[in-house]
Formats: sequence, C-alpha cells, structure tokens
Amino acid sequence: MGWDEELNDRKKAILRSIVDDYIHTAQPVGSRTISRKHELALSSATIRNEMADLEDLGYIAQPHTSSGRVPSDKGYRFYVDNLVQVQELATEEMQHIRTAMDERIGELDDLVRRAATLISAITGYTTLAMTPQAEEAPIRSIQIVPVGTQRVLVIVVTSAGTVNSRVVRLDRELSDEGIHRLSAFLGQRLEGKPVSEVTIRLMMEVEQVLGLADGIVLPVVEGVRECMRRIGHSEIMLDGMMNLFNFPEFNDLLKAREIMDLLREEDVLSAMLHTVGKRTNMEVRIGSENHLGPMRDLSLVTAGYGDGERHYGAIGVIGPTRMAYSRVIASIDYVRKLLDREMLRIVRD
Amino acid sequence: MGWDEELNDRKKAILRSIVDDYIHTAQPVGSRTISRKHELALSSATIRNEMADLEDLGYIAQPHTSSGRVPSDKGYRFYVDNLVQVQELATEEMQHIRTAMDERIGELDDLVRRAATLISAITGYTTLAMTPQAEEAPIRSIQIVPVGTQRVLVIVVTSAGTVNSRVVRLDRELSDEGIHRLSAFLGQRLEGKPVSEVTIRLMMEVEQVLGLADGIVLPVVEGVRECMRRIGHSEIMLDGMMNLFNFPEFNDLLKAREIMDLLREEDVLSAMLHTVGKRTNMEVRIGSENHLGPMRDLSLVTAGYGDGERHYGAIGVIGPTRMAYSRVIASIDYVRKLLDREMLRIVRD
DNA sequence: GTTAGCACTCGACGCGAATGAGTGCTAACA
DNA sequence: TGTTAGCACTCATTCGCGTCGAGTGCTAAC
Repeated sequence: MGWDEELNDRKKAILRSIVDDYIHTAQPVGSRTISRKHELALSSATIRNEMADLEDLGYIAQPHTSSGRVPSDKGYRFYVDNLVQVQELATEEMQHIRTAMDERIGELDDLVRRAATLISAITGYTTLAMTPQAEEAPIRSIQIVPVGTQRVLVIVVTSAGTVNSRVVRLDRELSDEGIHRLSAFLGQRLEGKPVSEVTIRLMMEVEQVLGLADGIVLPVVEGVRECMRRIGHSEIMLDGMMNLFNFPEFNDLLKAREIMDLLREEDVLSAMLHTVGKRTNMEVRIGSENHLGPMRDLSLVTAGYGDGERHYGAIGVIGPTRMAYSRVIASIDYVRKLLDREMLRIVRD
Repeated sequence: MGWDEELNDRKKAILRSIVDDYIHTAQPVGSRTISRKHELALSSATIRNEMADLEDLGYIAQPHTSSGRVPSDKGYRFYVDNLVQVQELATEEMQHIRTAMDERIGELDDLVRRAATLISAITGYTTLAMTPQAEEAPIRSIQIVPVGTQRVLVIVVTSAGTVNSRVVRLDRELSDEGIHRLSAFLGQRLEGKPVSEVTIRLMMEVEQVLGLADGIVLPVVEGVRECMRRIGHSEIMLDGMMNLFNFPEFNDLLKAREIMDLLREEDVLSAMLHTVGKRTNMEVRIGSENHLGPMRDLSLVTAGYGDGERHYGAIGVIGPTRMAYSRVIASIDYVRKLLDREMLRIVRD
C-alpha cells in the first residue's frame, strides 16, 4: 500500500457515491448520475477523470466499454472498511425485535431460529444460523419420562443450557420401576461427562450392565445417542432463502440454481460459519473472498454469539455483493446483542 | 357423455401416446413422432386425422396453429382415470423406503416428515404433508419436568399419540414440591379433556386457583397452551420445493415466483390438503381443477393417512400437470401404507 | 485543476428474412 | 370406407442488421 494506493477525500466521496448508488439501483452508475446529485459540486467530466483513476486502482470496473462503473470486490472492501457509516435501526424496528426475542423461549435452538427469522425479515436477505454447539459441555441430566405404555421421552440437558428430547418407541412395556432404574443408571453413568465423550462404546456398556430386557434398553440408548448427536453437531438453518430472488442479479435461472444448490449443502454452510472462529466480532466476506465459485457475487456478513465467555455459534447474512452493508451490520449487531443476553440468562440457570 | 364423447381404442392409444410422450419431453408432440414409434402401425396422416378429432373433443390442444399437440386438463383427466397403468415401485426402492420408515421414530410429526422427504426424493417433485391433527383427541397426560433450576420442560401427550413438549423459562426458582403440585393440578384439571376445549378461560382458572407465585404459573400455562396450539393446528410442511425448478415449465422466473409465493402460504396449502376430506383414498386434481390461478399448470395428488378408523392428516405431491402420474401414485400409495401401519402402532400404544 | 464539447463504443431494441416442424386438405389407393 | 402420400400453408424461432442512447475518453479552452 504505497502512497499511490491512497485515495484522497474526493475519490473516497466518489467511490462512496458509486457504491451507495449501485447498492440500490443495481445499475452501473455513470459520471453524470453522480454529478447530478449536487453533494459534491463537480462536473461529470471531472468525475469521469476520477473514475478512470479509481478504475486503474481497481476499486471499480466497467462491465463493458462505455457503460457506467460497478464497484469491484476491492471497492466494496474499501467501502466496508472505511466508508460505510452504520446507523442504528429505527426505534420501532428495535422495539419489534426486542418484543419478538423477549417471548419466553426456553430452548436455545428456538431462540436462534427466532433470531434468524428476525434478521432475514428486517434485512430482506437470506439468513443462516448455527445452533449452539455444545460438544464439550458436560451432561447435566438425563431423564426418561413415560408417554404411553410403550413410549418414553428421553431428555438430555447439558450444563450449557441445551435441552434435547426425543420420543422413543419401545418394543415392550416398561414398568415405572424399570423406567426409574434405567433413568437412574443412565444418569449416574453419564452425567458430568462431556457430550463428545459419550461414545458408542460407553453406551454399549450401559446396555450390557443393565439387566433390562432388550427391546427396551436398545431403543432408549439409541434415543440418547440421537439426542447427543443433535447436541454435538450444530444444526445450520436457513431463513428467507427465497429473498434472494428479489434481486435482479439472480434473474438468471442458472445462477439462482447454482446458489440454491450450494445453500442446501449443510457442510458448505457449516464451513462458512465455522471460519468465524472463536471471535465474536463481525466479519464481512465479499464476493471472491469467500473462495467459492458460486459465491463470487455474494457477500456474507457473520457474527458469533455466546455468553460473553464462550463462543457458541454464529449467525450470518447472505446477499448480493451490493448488499446494504450498513443496514445488515446494524441488524446483526442488534439481534446478536439480544441473543447474547438471552443466552447468558439461560446458561446462568 | 353421449356416444360421440366415447373414444375408440385407437384414439385412446393415441391419447396415451401423446400424454406419455409429453410427460417426459415437455414438447408438443406431433403426428410424425407418434407414427415413428411403431407401436400402432399408422401413418402420420392417419394420426393427424385422429388428433384433429381428439382436439375437437377437447382432450388435446395446440399451443398455436401448426405446432404439435399438448394434452389438455381433460386429456390428463381421461388419462389418469382410464389409461394410466400404475406399476409397482422397484424392489430396491421399496426396500429403501421401508428401512427409512422403520427407524424407531416415536413422534408422529417426525414420521410424517420422514414420509414427505422420502416421497419427494423418489418422485422428484414437491411433497407437502399435513402433520396429524389431534384437535379432538383427549389429553392423556401433562407432565412438568425440571431442566435446570429456572427452566422446566412441559410435556403434553394426547391419546391420539401426539407428543409435544416445550422448554419454558421461569422467572423464579421452583421447588420440586412446587413442580409436583403444579403438575398434579394441571393433570387433574386437564387430562381427559379434548385439546380443542382447553380454552384460555380454563387456563386462566388454573392460574387463579393455584397459589403458586406468579412468574411461574404464567410461563408454564403459556407453555401448555403453546403445546396445545401446536397439537391442534396441524402443521403443513413442504419438502423438495426446489425440485420444481427442474422442470422447463418453471424456467419463467415470474411463474416460478408465483408458485413459490403460493406454496409459502400455510393456509393455502392447508386448504388444498383439507379438501381431501375424510376419505383416505387417492385423489388427483389436475391443473384448473384446483381452482387456483397459479395452480393452473400444476397437479396435486393427495392421499389421507390414518389408523384405519380415523383420518389424521394427508400427504400430497405437487408437480407440473404433465407429472409422471403412474410413478407418483405408486409412491404415495406405498409410503402411505407404511405410514398407516406405523400410525396404528403408535396409536395403539 | 476544472469543464465544455465531441467523436466513439457498445448493449438494448425492433424489424424482417430464412428456417423448419407440424398441420389441414385433397386426391389416390386398397 | 378407411388409409396414405403429397402439397400448400402457418407460425414460433433464430439470426443478421440498423437504430438509439447512455456513457465514455480525449482534447482544448477556461
């Protein structure tokens, strides 16, 4: 970054104008367009000169000779890092989010799901969210509650606040005493152990030691393991995927397909959110910075959430590179704050 | 239906040819195409004559003068009622479905969800499914299980086998004894009553009578009501919506949007599935028979499921009118049978 | 350093000719 | 009387071509 890379104030102002304009028209922006809005009192010719410079420096590009300019990834990057001014959400928007998050949601997954829905509703983009991953959290309690004569509900609670339950069908009836015994044994054997350590081997052992008829223990053990699996492997959810269709850049059916196919692969999404790492600060990845072919025209804004100490998961917004960064950042930031707060409440319990 | 509406065997054969062909090419089919596949050894001219007749009778239509013919809704209707030959699924397909449905799924909703996923995977269309609606089912038990000091899991079980649970956050700690008391009271007051009768009033009453500190009863009551709500109002779920994009008839972005917007309205879907009524037999609604603008080019094949006596819900497949009816019908029928069987098992419990 | 003016570029749009798949009709044939 | 070959006709699709206009780069004047 030599002195030649430096942008003077006028160039910055022009770049900002271009990005702002392009963000909401999706049309290449020409010199006249900018000179018309009298913010910076310059003729189109002058702006043209500056734009030529900006193009040389790689901040903007021309889709074809003699069309307006379009921000390049580098342009967006500069915009996000230096030019964007994040303004707070409107009070009524904040109000709306707050009341929606304040409903007594006791389950972490539901809470995160709610957060994702809110974000995609406010921003109009697609939101993806990673449910809390409590792989290392110790198991706090395991309970078995009868529902009907041949079915039981298996409940696993971790000390990270995660609750997961599952109805299991047994092959045979189970007495209250049997349930009690099974429940107690499982508790004694597993409570305190981190979820990740509940291996198949351990579960097998449980199965062997207990004298209960098969066709009961097996299903229950399977149920517990399924709960563990769900707790350990964080689920990725998408909300508002259809929002992408609102943007002209996806009018191309093929491109749209490509994106949708990408977003349906859990592991890809997971990878995208995981790289957020343990930091909880906001991260913006623009277009090619995502290192994924189909993401070339998409940006991803992510933020981690947690209880202040530990990082639990992350939420993110996907939209065209020309997304309204200011608004997206503000929205994520606000929702994340509330999410952290609720998280803390639940975990503290 | 006079004698003039009657189709002779040759016309039927030709109609079948047209429909079959159109179903898998999506191109208007011309007389030569049909005469080329030597099934019925006729010249294209003869076929043209017959096609002219079929068109007069309204079974096929020309998108424009001098293009091939396309089946009309009436044509599909005749095809479905008289010509389609439903063949069983391949053994390995049946095997696959069976193993997938045989996993010990204890919760009705999960079971139905699984069924939907299977169907859309096999057929390549979009599946929608209504989870069992147990509005009239009496409540079998209500249980409250502590998870953490300030959170409880509320569990509602109906005698129709539905289990619904929800984690609730309390404002204050609740002793084991308190939990016991609350649980017992709720049970005594609500068990045996049909879900639909658990009105707000009744819940209020529960709240008043119990002497427990507020900030505890209120959340729990809300939790119970939420469970009731979920049990009473059957949820509609969609699987494989993206499959629709595989068909050339939805290459038009606008049409695709229209459909997607339609399919996102729960009440529309609900209405579509509800009209299946109490019959459990298969029903096919073709194009305009759906009485919904955007469904003009879509067909819906539905079937109810239940425990043999009572009708619980329905599953259905949505696809272009030129859908592979034979395969769809076979798939739904098979999956439905397994669903009924599992249903019976669970309910009998 | 800024601006007016001008020639130039190139995508978008509309028009008309060529193409070809498929038809309806007529006349010949079995 | 039913079937078929032949032929004129129709019409969606495709492609080339000229026009239009937004926007540029460059030059010369301020």
